[in-house]
Amino acid sequence: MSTTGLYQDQHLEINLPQAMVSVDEQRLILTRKEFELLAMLSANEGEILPRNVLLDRIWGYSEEIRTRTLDVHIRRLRKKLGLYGDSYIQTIFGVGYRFQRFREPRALISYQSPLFAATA
Amino acid sequence: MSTTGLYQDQHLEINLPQAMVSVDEQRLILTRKEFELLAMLSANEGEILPRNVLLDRIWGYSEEIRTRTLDVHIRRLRKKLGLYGDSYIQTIFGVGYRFQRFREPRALISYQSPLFAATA
DNA sequence: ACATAATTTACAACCTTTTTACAAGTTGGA
DNA sequence: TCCAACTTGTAAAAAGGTTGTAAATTATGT
Repeated sequence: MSTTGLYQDQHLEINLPQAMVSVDEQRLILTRKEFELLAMLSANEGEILPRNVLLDRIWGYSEEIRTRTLDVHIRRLRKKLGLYGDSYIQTIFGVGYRFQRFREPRALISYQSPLFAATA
Repeated sequence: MSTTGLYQDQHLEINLPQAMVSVDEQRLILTRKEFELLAMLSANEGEILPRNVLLDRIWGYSEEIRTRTLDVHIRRLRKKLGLYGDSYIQTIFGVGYRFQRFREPRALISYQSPLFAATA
């Protein structure tokens, strides 16, 4: 996300100042928390945001508080992002989450080793 | 809305200097408060106007005042805007309202997976 | 395999908006 | 002035949306 508060790629468009998000030209209705979460993640595109940082900044929770609230909100956000939810919001196990720019899925290349080629 | 105080799209026309509003070529009779509300919203097309801002600017109410007056006026305005009322004036839950340019409703695309096509 | 972490579902509490109805206030004309 | 029509604000009920948590399930790393 740039300093203008805009993010755009092939599928997703985020306009922070106008609080508008769309996926494939389709407007998304996000709740405040969902929006804040996406805003914070996307504003730090590519960076890992630790759970405690997110819980602190968005919820004002201190480290001690044990909750699954963040996870549930991540889930709701991913769901609203539809097909691409999982690819935009990546889980860093044991650490937190990271927003990632859309990457065209790679075509899988089947490589058949000649050494193991079926002998018909 | 431009600096000329004019707004126009496929269905709605707002002329602030002349205090004229029409929907589908049909003149609309708005009360003063309704007009002020529409004027303020449309002048800030695309921007979220928080409740407290609207209540302050249009009613001179301070933050402390708890009232449903704004909501009721929004309702009356939407109603007069007819079919498009809801699409022009968007509710931002817990925040305020936003005027949005008319958007052609998306045609839904029915996609029948070949995998599940009925076999006649 | 184990312990730990994340995902997912469902639900209840809470809060906000919508809607209806009414009464008070205002305006303009007879 | 008085009336009728219109405007406006408020109350209250209904409807709707948001959020956090619990609990079961699934995934991950060692």
